[in-house]
Amino acid sequence: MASLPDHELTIGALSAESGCKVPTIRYYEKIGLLPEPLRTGGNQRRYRQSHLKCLQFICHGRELGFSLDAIRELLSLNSPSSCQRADQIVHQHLSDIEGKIERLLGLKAELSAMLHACETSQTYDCRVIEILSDHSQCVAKKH
Amino acid sequence: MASLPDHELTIGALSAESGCKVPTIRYYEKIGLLPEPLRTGGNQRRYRQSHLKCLQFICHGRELGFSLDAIRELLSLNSPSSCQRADQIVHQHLSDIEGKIERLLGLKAELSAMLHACETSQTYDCRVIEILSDHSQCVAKKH
DNA sequence: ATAAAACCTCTAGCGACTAGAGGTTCAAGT
DNA sequence: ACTTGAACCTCTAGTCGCTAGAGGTTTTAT
Repeated sequence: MASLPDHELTIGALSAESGCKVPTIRYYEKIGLLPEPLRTGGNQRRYRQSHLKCLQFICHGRELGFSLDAIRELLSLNSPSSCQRADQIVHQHLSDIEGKIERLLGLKAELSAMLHACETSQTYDCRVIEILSDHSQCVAKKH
Repeated sequence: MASLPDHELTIGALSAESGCKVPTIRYYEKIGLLPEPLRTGGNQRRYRQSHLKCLQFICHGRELGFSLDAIRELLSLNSPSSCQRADQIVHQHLSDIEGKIERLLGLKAELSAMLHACETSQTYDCRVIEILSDHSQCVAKKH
């Protein structure tokens, strides 16, 4: 069963530990985000704990919606003096998210209004189609 | 100046009227969303008002965040009996948006907490990096 | 020894465009 | 009539973050 040294993980095991899919792990390696692991004689990847930590960092960042580029930069920040830069990246991401939330709330309001118009329509016309056809009835702003 | 029949629009004019970029108009045509216009002898597109209306419908739908597939279906709905289906598409989109809002609010909370931890840290360590490294400190859920 | 599961590489596809190359047509001014 | 330059044309490839599939090899368990 435990025929691997216990500090070594197959890609499947790394996937199970991290929750990241196997093809995604290979993808992260290919784009240089995850360091290349050692290989067996048969060319299979064998990972160490350090890879698991790195991958968890990446996955956590992705769950928080950071781009792979942002994560790449965060991974490169090691010195205490980099804290400012990390802060900046997070702030930027936060304000992007706030922007998206605002926009989505606007869309939600408009869609709700459309549905309401459709429900209360006394005619046989479809208000949804009509409203979509007529831009001037809309409060949506350009992104 | 007005050397075109006034019911005909060049692609540039259509772009200006609709707010949709020229390459995007060609793209919509290519994927069959916008009907093919007539061409001049020199192979240039000449649009009619009906194209403008169609394009405005598409653009408005996109501004509201509908997928091109959803828009394609909405465009095909012409009979009054299609109102139900239109309603369904809008409802679906609305609940997608509500889901996104919820998730983004969660991310926002977490990022704010990260920044707060970083600011109030008494040590030289970067709390942002640390928190990203340690999944267990995180409340983010899988999408 | 064999069979199944897990691994490998490589390419192509998703959505909704955008950018660029390299060439043609049109409309206005002289 | 001619020239200029803006606007047009097609085509391919790139963006982001994966995902799917083909076709083959290695590992592990029986």
